[in-house]
Amino acid sequence: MKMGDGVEQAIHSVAMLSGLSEGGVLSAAALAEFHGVSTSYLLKHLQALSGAGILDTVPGPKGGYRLAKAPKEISLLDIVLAVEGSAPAFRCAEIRQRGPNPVSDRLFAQPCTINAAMLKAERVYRAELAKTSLADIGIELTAVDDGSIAARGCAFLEIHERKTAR
Amino acid sequence: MKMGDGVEQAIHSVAMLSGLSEGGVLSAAALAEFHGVSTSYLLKHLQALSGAGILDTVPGPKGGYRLAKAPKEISLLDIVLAVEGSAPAFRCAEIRQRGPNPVSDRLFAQPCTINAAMLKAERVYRAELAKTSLADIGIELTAVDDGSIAARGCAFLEIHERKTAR
DNA sequence: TAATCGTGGATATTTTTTATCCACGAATTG
DNA sequence: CAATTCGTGGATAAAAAATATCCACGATTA
Repeated sequence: MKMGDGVEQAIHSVAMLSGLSEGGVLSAAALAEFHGVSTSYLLKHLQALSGAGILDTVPGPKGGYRLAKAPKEISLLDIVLAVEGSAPAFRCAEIRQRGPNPVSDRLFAQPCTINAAMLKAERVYRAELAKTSLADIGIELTAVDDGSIAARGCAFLEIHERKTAR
Repeated sequence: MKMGDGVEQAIHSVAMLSGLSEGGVLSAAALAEFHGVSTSYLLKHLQALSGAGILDTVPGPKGGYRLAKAPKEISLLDIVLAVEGSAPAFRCAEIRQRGPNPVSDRLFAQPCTINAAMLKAERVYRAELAKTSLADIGIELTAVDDGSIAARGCAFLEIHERKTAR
């Protein structure tokens, strides 16, 4: 059972956006460069996030992505589901009903207790993720050239603007 | 995030073994035929289960697999970990430290809160799976030719014995 | 002693994930 | 108003896992 790398990229991207000042946006290219990952791949997840209503997009020059709602209203679960889809990790293939001696009688068509137990654990997992919001994650900080400390998103935004200003 | 199909096969196999009468065993071939899955593939998981101390093996003719301990002592988590490995689903690649502006200073080398939150959710998930034992799952029942009801394992064991008796 | 079973490693096959590319439409800047 | 910059969405290629198979070996029991 492995979670895709896209989830980590997505969460860090959203976390960085949550540290931006009012009106600030970051382009997909900037986010990808900042994290050292493939732009086209990150783009796919950013689109999933905007499709899920977590991010807003700002088209045109100076455009990019920003949060669609308050950090407090965005949970880790929201992000995970947007990127990985909402299908449960455990999929019961009802192998009870296969083979030469299946539990085929309607009388025995009661729900698979194994499936039930696995899904319950997954509900608990999701509930835990739902408890944690972006606000709980906190803003990642970084050191700037002048020795001060700033939110990573803001710091990189400046670097990026300086570059595009040339 | 998807859990391998092997998990379902493994759990059903173990559940079936828990329904056997004292001294009874089922061969890998029987378990595979019963569930309608590939023998060689199931074998891989059965070996993982015996390696993890969940199943015992009985070599020789009339040999096979049986539980290594009481159903109450075997949790779903034990089985999942034996088959899927114990690595967490979420692997933090520390992408904070990548890109042109990494959080590299020792001062900021505090643990990644995102990773912490994801791993906590996974601990909760595993704790829930650990709560459920084979005894809680119950024995799967099936209808037999003569109209009676029997544990699926026993029923198939008889079928299998009849076949090998020829 | 012959048949049966599990062991373990090597290997092929299939599926999924990851990653990339391109043509298009929309919005903004100058 | 035109050029630039951005996101959209589908198609596609490359890489990685999962799934499935095979074979030679050792152990056990009828």
